[in-house]
Amino acid sequence: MGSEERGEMPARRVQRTEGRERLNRARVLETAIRLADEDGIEKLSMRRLGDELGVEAMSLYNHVSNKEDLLNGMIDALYGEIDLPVHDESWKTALRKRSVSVRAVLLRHPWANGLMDSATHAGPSTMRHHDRVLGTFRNGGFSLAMTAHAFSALDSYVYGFAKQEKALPFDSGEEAAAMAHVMLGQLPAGEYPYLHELMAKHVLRPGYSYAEEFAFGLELVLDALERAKDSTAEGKA
Amino acid sequence: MGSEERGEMPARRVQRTEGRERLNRARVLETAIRLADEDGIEKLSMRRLGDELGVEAMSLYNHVSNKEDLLNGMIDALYGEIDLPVHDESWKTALRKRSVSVRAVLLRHPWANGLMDSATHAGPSTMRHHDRVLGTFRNGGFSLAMTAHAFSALDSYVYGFAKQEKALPFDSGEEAAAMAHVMLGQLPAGEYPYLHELMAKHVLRPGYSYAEEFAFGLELVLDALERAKDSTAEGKA
DNA sequence: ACCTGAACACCGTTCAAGT
DNA sequence: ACCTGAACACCGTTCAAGT
Repeated sequence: MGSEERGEMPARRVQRTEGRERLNRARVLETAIRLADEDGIEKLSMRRLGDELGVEAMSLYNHVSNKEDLLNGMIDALYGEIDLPVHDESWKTALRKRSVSVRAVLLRHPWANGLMDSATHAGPSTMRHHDRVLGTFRNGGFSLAMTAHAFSALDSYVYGFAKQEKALPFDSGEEAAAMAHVMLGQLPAGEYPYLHELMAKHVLRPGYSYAEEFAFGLELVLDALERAKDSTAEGKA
Repeated sequence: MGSEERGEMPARRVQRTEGRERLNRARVLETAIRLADEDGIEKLSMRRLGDELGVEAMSLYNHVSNKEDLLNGMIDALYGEIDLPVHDESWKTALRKRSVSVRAVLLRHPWANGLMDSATHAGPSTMRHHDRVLGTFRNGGFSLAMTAHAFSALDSYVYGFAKQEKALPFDSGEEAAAMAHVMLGQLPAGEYPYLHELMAKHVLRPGYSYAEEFAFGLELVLDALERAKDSTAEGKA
């Protein structure tokens, strides 16, 4: 079957898929990211991705070695979206901006954070990102050991916050407030007195937004790193 | 329906499934946790879990409403494994121990962290855990607003660290060192100078262990929270 | 009340075959 | 070089049926 298709080929080749670019890895990755953003990562299958690209699922294997490779590629592409720290600012300003950018990327692509710990093979954008962060600490006067400490502490906080933020059933906005209200009603005050207090007197305040906690913790960590750096610098000087 | 069950009951009931306990939710959850620990969460299917329990997959639906409920139940069971902060110690000591316990649980069950942000419906163990952590801050002299800050910052760090730790291709031990050596060889020093430096002069040191970074960052955050608490307390007093 | 068998609508991936 | 169709070995979940 399929041999009926042969016959005379026109001298000038017809665009095989008219009006549609040929498939390539970048197009596969960006479409996969869009699908994950729109419908959630659990709905992203090779078959759905193929459909979206006007191609059979099996064609994807020409551009991606398997689904794990697809997911790793998506993560690396997201690292490309993060603003790199710039070198003509203080380490603190540069890394504050970078951290805000990381969080913005994770808000845009909520499925990504949960995938990052299984993405063992770091791609080039990921490596470049980490290299620039390390460089920012080193050029800011951090010793090598203190750079390792600082890198770990800062990124633990930043990625951890994004994770907490996602897990929270409330955030801000009206529907969230309504939901928090319902939750409060179901919460046995006797059994969980402190949760009850937090919900009743803090979370249900008019202007409440969990998102604002990010800045507090970020400043807390950056200030603490600055102090840690200075104290060891004094010790050595 | 169900009225067919009436009739004469034998005086002594026969064990229905000989030598095997009857299925119940707790047994389903603990078996699922064990399977996830042993073979990884991606291998945990309703069918495999049924097999392990000597039952068809469909029987599980009598004890769990669907797979999401199963996963939520597993997460809540893990919260039961975490040592609660004890009230007769200082907030700092109590929360240090609790944080170490959280990390230990996440090391024992590496699949759990990635699931927590999708586990929207917190179970009773989860609620109790959070309530006790909040209570520890409150009784330690933190204002309600500062408790919210502290809770967010501390747990962002703790869960974030566990996440980073899992993502890292090296940790400690001999095979890890060998792997780091290979990675270093493949790392273009010109393109990633700071990554190269960190690997060559820090990670490949004989006694290196990323795990030790946990304590540094934990102390950093706890100390910073103590300072933040005291400075607002002064402001108010 | 709890368990099962068959079925449905999906998965990721392989392989040989097509152009 | 890239794409496809058929097939394999799986999924989660439903439903009617059994005890």
